Amino acid sequence: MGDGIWMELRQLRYFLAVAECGNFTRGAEKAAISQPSLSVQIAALEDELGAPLFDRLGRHAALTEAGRLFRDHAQRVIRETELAAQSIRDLIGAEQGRLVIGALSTVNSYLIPPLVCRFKQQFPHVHLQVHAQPSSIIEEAVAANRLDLGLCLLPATNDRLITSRLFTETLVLVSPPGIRLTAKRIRMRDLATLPLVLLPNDYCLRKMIEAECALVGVRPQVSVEMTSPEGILEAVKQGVGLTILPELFVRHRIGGSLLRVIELYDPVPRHDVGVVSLAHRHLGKAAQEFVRLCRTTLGDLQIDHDHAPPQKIPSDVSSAVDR
Amino acid sequence: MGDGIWMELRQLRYFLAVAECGNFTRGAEKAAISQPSLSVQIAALEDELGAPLFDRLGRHAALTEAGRLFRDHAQRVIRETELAAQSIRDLIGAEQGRLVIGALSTVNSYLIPPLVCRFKQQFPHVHLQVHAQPSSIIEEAVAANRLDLGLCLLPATNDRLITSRLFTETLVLVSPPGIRLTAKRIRMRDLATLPLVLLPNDYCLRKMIEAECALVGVRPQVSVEMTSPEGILEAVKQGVGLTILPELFVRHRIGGSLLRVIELYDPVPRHDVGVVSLAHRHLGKAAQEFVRLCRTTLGDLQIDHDHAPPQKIPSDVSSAVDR
DNA sequence: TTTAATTCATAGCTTTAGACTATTGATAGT
DNA sequence: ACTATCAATAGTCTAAAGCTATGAATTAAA
Repeated sequence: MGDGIWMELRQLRYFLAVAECGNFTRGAEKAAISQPSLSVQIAALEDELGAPLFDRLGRHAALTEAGRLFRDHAQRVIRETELAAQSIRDLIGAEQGRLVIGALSTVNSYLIPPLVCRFKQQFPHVHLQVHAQPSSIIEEAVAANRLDLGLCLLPATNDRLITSRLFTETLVLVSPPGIRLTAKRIRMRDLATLPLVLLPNDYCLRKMIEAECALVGVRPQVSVEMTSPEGILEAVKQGVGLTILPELFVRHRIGGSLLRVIELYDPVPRHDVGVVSLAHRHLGKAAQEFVRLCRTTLGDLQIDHDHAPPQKIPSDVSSAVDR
Repeated sequence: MGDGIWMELRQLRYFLAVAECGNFTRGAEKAAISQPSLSVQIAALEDELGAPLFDRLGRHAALTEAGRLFRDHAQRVIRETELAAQSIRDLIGAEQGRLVIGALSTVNSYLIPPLVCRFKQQFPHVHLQVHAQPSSIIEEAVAANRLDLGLCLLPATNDRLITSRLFTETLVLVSPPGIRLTAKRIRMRDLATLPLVLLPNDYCLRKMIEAECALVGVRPQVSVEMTSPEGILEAVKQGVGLTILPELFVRHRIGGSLLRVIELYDPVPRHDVGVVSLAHRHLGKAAQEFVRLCRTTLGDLQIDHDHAPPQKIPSDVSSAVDR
C-alpha cells in the first residue's frame, strides 16, 4: 500500500537476462541496453524486494537463494505475458473466441443452418451460440451488449444500434391440400375470408401482417395462434387453416408435403431483414466474417429460388401442389 | 523481435482497474492517476496487442472478446508478481529456502546435532543440508559457492573466504580401558611410544598433530589410519591403540564406555574452528541465524564441560576411568 | 428540442526516470 | 606489480508518463 514504486516487466526481463548470462555485462548486451542502466534496474528491483538477487562475485554474478526463488516466478510472469499476447493474436485470426448472435425464428430456420455450417468450417474453434428470438428481444439484447449480432426486422427501433440491410423477405400464403384454392396468387384483401393460423400479436411478423391488412381495409380471421413458425406450418398441414409466412422459410420447409404456396399481392407483403450491432461496439474478425457469410449464403439461397426452382425444387413443390 | 515497445505491468494494472470498474474515469481513480494518462496507456496496450480491449459505449466501457481473454492472462500475471514478492518476503523471514553447509566431521559429531535441532525449531521450513567433509574440501566448496557456510579449521587458506572464529578445539589423548596409563595428563613428547589410531594424513587434524609432534621432536607411531572419527573411537575402544581427537568431540562420545581422556600439554595441541563464507556472498537470514546459533549452542556445550562436569558427566567418566 | 452532465480522447506542458557516456573502485589473473 | 574485467557511481540527456485544460460525442433531464 505505502510503496511508491512498483515492479515492472522491464526489470524482470533484465533480471532474467542477467540470471541467464550469470554476468551483468553480458546480460546488458542480451537486453540491448548499457550495463549501468541494467545495474540500476536490478538494484531497484532488489531494493523493492528487500533482498539481493545476485551475489556479485568477481568473476560472475550468481543468483542468491532469493534470486533463484524469484527467477522461477519471473519466468512464469514473462511466459504468461507472451501467452497473453499470443492468444490475442490468435483471437484476431479468429481461431478461437465466442460469438453470440440472435436471429428471428423464421430466419433461424432457413438461413442459420447453412450459415452455421459454413462458419464452423471456417472457424472451427469459435464457440458459436444462436438464439432464436423475436425482433424486439434481439434488439434489446444487442443494445444491452448481451448479443454480438442480431438478425432482425428493419428498421430497428433502438437508435443505439447500427443496422445493415441484408435482404427483403416476402410473405406468402400457405394453404393445406384440402382447400379449394386454385389461384397461384391472390389479393391481400381476399384474405378476409380465410381462416388463418398466425403468430401471437406481440410478434413483429404478426404486427406487420395486421398492418398490411389494415392498409387494404380488412381484418384477418385468426383461427389459431402459435408461437413457432414450424408449429404453424405443421398445423396448416393438418388442415387447421392457412397461414402467412416468409417465402424463403416456407419454401425450405414444405419439402415433400402437400402444402401449396400462394403469392400475395396488392400490395405484396414484405419486410426488410438486416443485421444489427451495437454502435461503437468493436466486432471481432469472427463477427465480421459472420456478417459477410450472411450475404453470401443468402445469395446462394436466392439462387436456389430465383433460378433453380424452374428446374429443381419447384418440381418437388409443384408436384406436391398439383395433387 | 522487431517490436520496439513492450508491454509493461503498469499497463496491465491500469487495464485491470478499468476492467473492474467498467469505466475509464473510475478506473483512473482506482489506479490513482488521471483519466487521460490511463487512456493513453490503455490505447498503447491495445495498439501493441493489435485489438481493442474495450468497447467505449457511452455509459460504460465493456470488455471486448479480446479484452475478456486478456483479462484472464493479466490477472495471472499480476497475481504471479505478487506471489513473487511475497515469497521473497517469506524467504527474508527465513520461513522457507535452502541452506547447505559443510562441517568438519568432528565438529559435525558434537556441534551439529544440537545445532540442527535448534535451527529446525526456529526455521521448520528451511531445507537444511549438512555435509561432513574435511576442511580443505569445505573451503573449496564454499569458495566455489557450492556451500553457503562452512565450519572448518582456521586459518582458512583461501583468501576469497571471510572467516569468523568460533572457538578453540583442544585435542586430547584417548586411551582404551586396558592400557596402564594412570596419569591424567601427559607431555606431547611422550606420545612417541604410544600406538596411535589417527585420521589419514590428508586430513587437517592429522596434519596438525604431526606438526605439533614435530615441534617437540617426536614422530607419532601410527598403527592404524581410519577416515571417520567415530570409527577411530570405536577402534580405540576395541583396544587397537590410543588416539588424539578434539576434546569436545570425545567427551560427547565416550558416554558410558570405559575410554579414558588424558590431557596433552607441553604444548597443548589446539586449533581454532570457525565459520567461513564466500566474500561478497550475501547470506540469507537463515544462514546468519545459523551462525548465531553456532555460538549460542557452543556456549551451552562449553558450560556442560567447564561447569557441569564436576557434578555430572565426570562422575560417569571417572568411574569408567577408575576401573 | 435544448440543456446539462458524463465520459473518453486530444493537445500542450511538466516532470519523472530510464538510458547513455565516462569514470572509479575492486577483484582476479598474469 | 601490472593488466584486464566487471560492477557501481556520477552526470547528462531524452523519451515517456503524468497532469491540466479542452473538445467531441453521447446520454439524461428539462
